[in-house]
Amino acid sequence: MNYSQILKTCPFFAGLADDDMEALMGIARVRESSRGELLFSDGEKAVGFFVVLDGKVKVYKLSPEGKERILHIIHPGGTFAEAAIFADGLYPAYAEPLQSSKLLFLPKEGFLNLLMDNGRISINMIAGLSKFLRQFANQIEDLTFKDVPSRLARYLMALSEGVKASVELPISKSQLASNLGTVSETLSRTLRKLSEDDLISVSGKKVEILDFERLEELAEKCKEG
Amino acid sequence: MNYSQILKTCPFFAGLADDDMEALMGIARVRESSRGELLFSDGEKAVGFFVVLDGKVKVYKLSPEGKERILHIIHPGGTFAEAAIFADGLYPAYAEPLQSSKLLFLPKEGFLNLLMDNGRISINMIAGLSKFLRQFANQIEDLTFKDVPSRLARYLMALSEGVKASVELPISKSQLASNLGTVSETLSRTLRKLSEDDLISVSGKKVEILDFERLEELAEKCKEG
DNA sequence: CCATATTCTTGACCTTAGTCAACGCTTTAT
DNA sequence: ATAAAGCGTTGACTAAGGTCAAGAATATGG
Repeated sequence: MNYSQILKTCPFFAGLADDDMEALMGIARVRESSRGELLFSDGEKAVGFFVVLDGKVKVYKLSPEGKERILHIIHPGGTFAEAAIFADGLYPAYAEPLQSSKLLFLPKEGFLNLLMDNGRISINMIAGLSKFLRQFANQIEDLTFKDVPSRLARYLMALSEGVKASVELPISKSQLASNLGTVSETLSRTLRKLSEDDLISVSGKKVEILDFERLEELAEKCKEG
Repeated sequence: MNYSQILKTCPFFAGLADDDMEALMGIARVRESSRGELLFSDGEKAVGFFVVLDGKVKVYKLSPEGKERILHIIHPGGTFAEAAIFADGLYPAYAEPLQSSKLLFLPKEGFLNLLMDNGRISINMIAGLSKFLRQFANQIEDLTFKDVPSRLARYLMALSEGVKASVELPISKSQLASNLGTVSETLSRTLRKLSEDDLISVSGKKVEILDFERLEELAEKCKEG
């Protein structure tokens, strides 16, 4: 069972020397978790963070009424809750797998010690957090500047990497809605509108991009633009 | 010229040993900049990051129509663009002082070298980024879960630190509006509404908090809650 | 101290998108 | 097979808040 292979593909551990990797694996624990099993709760004391080896995990907040807002969906190679072990020492949200997943757990204690004398790991961590920060800034920008069709268009463009004409939604439509900061009804209507305008065609989770040009345009466009 | 004093108050560099601080100051350059002078632009190559020693700097994005969205206002002790030197190496937004400001510039090269062999500095930086991340996550939460009155209430509560009955807005109302993710007209109306409800009383930049209880309540409240 | 520019306020209007409710479709369990 | 549960779609309604336009207040500079 050589997880190092998987880890090498993960930006968090990229560029680490073999012995650093050894040290990391020394403190890590593998954990299997199944769909819907709560990994941690908002406000809980943070005892470590996770790397997704296999599966998918959603990180979300709950409004007092119990409505959920997905902050992030983590795919294999991604990390989550790494910020929690520094900030105030509490998990900032809820986390649960969307399907049976294999996770790597890195305990806070050991990891901090490792950081102290390994600049490479530190810098990688800093880089990872920076990217995150960037992404959040974009999300905030989106929420204030762009309307739902733009956000959806942007999402689809990202998913297609600007080339693939046919993409498969990696998550359910209600989850996507939550991720885009809207609700499933609005997403449904928006998908239909884009279809009627011949920008895309939808069938189940499969989305065909018919007009890159105009979809790109829509993604860039701002409210009242 | 002992800027270390100011830096010690800044979360980013808090808890550094004196010699670490020396090392940092060794690579830093002081820079004075006046109101409206562009420090860097969205998409420009990042050559380093900044600490505000004195004054105020706004970090903002422009929509294609030229409308500005303030992502952050940095006060003395705060840092900005630190994420840029890791992520893609490009500045992610525009930055310009709101008034004549004294800045500390930390060049990318030297700073990264420093991080490489000083775990203490690294960990502090990581903690700083984590806090930021937390704050952004909260902002996203706010934008999706809370309406304008709640966001304003929350802002005022934070400003008053839960005790001071009278606070002075540190920025103009249009800037505050942008910061809260709305426009000046709506902010104006909201301030008036809260005044009419005897929650606060406003006169210029001075805001009197009349009813902590209900303001707190409003801050916690969610859309349709 | 007046003139010009900014910022703030207010009113009227309109669009976006969220809520509620109902129903069809698919999947899983008994 | 049928019930039950979950997801997706659609329609009708509503409200929050953005836009436009105009005027008041405040600040800035010659």
